[in-house]
Amino acid sequence: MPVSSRFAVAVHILTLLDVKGGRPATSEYIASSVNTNPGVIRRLLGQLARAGLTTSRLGAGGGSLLAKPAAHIRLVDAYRAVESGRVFALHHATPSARCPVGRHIQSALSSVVGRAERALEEELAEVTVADMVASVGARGRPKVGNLPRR
Amino acid sequence: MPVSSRFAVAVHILTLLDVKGGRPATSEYIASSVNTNPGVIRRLLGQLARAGLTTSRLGAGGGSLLAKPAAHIRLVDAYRAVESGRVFALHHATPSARCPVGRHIQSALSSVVGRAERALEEELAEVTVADMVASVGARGRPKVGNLPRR
DNA sequence: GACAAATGTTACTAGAGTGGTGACACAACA
DNA sequence: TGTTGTGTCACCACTCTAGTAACATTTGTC
Repeated sequence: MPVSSRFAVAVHILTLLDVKGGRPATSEYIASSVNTNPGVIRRLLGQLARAGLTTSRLGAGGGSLLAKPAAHIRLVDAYRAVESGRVFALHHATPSARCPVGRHIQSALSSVVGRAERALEEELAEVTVADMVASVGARGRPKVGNLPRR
Repeated sequence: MPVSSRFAVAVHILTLLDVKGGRPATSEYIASSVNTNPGVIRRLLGQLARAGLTTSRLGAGGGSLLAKPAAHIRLVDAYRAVESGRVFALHHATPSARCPVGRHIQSALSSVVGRAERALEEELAEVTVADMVASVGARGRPKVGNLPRR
C-alpha cells in the first residue's frame, strides 16, 4: 500500500500553528520544524486553506494561521483535506460478469470497505488539534483539549 | 494515498475458492473471473499461502484450495496477508528536535494513527469469507456465515 | 515609491510501489 | 514420457510522492 506522509505533516503544521498562538508562521519556519522543503509545506497549506482549516497573509510579515480554534479542528478534517480518503481500491478491471462471484463481489466489497474506512475516519474524528497540542506538551496556555483517549 | 487493489483481489480469490467447494481452482481460472493475468493471481496466492489461508496442489489437476473453513477466514487475515498494514506514514525525515512540536509530534501521531488503523482492522475482522460467499449469493450450500452487519 | 519578505502556483525530477507480462524450473498426474 | 499447472523471477509502463527551483504577485516598511 503506497503510504503517504501528508497526513502526518498536515497535523504537524496545524499543531505548530496553534502553538504559535496567533502569530503567523512562515512556510520556511514550518519547514524547519518539519525538516523538509518550504515548497512541500506551501503545497499542503494550500490544501488545508482550501478546506477552511488555515488562512494566510501575503507579503512581508505574512504567514499562515489557523482559521478556527484548535479545539474545533478534528484530525479527520486534516485527513480529508490532504488525502484521497480511499484506503482500498477495488479491482482495476471489472471482474467477469459470467462468474457469479465476479458479478457481485464488487458491491459486496465496497460495503465492507466503506465500513472499514468509516471506522478509521471516526477514530480520527475523536482527536482535535488542541488534543495534539496538549499531548505534545508545548504551551502552558490553557486549552480546551484533553489527552487523546485511552 | 497510494491505493492498491490487492486486498480486493485477495478477497475475490478466497470467495471463489470457497464457492468451488473443494475442487482445486487454477490460477488461469481465477484470473478469468478476476479479469487479470494468471501471474498476478499466482503472486497473490503465494502471499495467501504463506499466511496459511490457502494451499495448492502442484502438477496436472492441481490448483489452489482454502486451507481452512471459509467461516474461519476473516477479511482482516487477507488484509494482513497482502498489504503492508500501514495506512499512514510518519514524516520521511525526522522532525527538528529543537522544536517542542517537532520533538514530540511523532509519538503523539503514532498513537492516534495506531488507533485508527486498529479500528479499520477490527472492522475487517467482523467479516469472514463465508459472509462474502453468502452476500455474493453464489451457492445454496448452507454456510455458517450470515450477511455482513448493518 | 522602492525594496524586501512571503505566498501561491507551476514545472521538473528521482524514487518507490503497482500491476501486467513473459519465461522457466519443477512437481504431479495420466 | 508428455502434459498440466505451480512457484518464482525479471522486466516494463504507469502512477504517486516528495524534494527542488523558479517566478509572478501581494504586502509591509523605510
